[in-house]
Amino acid sequence: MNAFFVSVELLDRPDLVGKPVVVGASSDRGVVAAASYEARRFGVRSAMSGAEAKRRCPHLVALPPDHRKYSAMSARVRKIFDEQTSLVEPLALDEAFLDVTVPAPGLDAAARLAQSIRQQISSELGLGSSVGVATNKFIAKLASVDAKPVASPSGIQPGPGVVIVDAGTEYDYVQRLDVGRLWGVGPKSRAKLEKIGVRTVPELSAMPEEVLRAQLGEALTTQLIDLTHGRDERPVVPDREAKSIGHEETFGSDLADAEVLHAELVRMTDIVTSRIRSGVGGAKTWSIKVRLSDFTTLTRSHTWSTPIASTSEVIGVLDKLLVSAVNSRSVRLLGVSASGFGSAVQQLDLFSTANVEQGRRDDAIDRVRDRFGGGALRLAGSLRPERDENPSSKR
DNA sequence: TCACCAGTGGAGGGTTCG
DNA sequence: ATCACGAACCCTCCACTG
Repeated sequence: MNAFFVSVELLDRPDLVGKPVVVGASSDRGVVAAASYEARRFGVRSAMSGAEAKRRCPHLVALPPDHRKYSAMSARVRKIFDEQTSLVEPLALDEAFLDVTVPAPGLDAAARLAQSIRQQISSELGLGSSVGVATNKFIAKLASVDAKPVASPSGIQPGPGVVIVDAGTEYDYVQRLDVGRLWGVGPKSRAKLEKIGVRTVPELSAMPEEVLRAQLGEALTTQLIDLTHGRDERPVVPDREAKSIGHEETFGSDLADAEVLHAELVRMTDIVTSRIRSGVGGAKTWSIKVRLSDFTTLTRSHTWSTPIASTSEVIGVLDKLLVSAVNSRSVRLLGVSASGFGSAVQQLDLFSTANVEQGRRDDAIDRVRDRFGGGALRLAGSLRPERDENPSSKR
């Protein structure tokens, strides 16, 4: 999808069509989640800080994100895909791989199908989209980028909408690129490659394998060697199960008070344990993530022998990890995440009924929230001391 | 008992992607 | 000077097991 979040917002705000608009970056410390092509003409890009975006485009309109709205629209797009094939692998809310070998054998048939899907998304949902058609996921992804419109200071080029990379031409298609376009090469790896004189794919191909392994490690090197040949054997996998679930927030201002920090930990843990209980059941490994004022990022984790999801049980351990990790410094961001899923076994401890009691309490909380909504009930421990609500910022 | 080895899994840090 | 959020995956170190 092209400029997905913004495009969805513009359906409700036709007055903003043709104007430089971003979703996100509305608060002080926020960044751009999506930018309209008009905004991109000014050099505004996603992940750019709000301050920088405003500097580049002073009359920029910043809309607050509404994730629920984008999820709902994403589901409607998904439905259009599902009418064509069961082999749909979402990559994000606004992107997916479709294996259309069966309904549309051959790239020509696939391209015709791509065109008709774009047409359907445009007429039924009013959204612009771009498709790459190729014999593997990596090349298709590259082609989909080349299919998109391009914004430059002088104007907006429409873009072809569908780009086909014919079978047998994958190698040539990749060899003309800079290494940064390869999947897995971000700013860090690009800098490492630059240091050994590698900026383009042909330069990467010419480099001895051992040199690459020393710089980039085993896994990435193997992957890059495949990609530079245009090879990608990864299948399209529908319905991939999540391997971790988490929640993190950057505070409106850094938190120095231990009690306030504790309250935030309780609130966030509660969000994650609730999601875990209503979904996968339980998780063995629970982690906290802390970003200090100076941007130092720390993670601490604990693994239980069996999956758990009891809020109080999780907090008991995470709070100790948090206190020792933070060591009275001031905190910019806090996160809680869980992995190692499995159904939580109700603890039957003969010497204490505390765990059973806690299980009942979590159940009761979940039921109240099911009936009256997630905001119906908050844990007392998540109330901040003294001032209660909103010392930080938003929410 | 010691040295070494391979495999496994936890912990912590880091990178990438959209 | 400025850097969100959620998730996947990788690397390295270390302890334990056999």
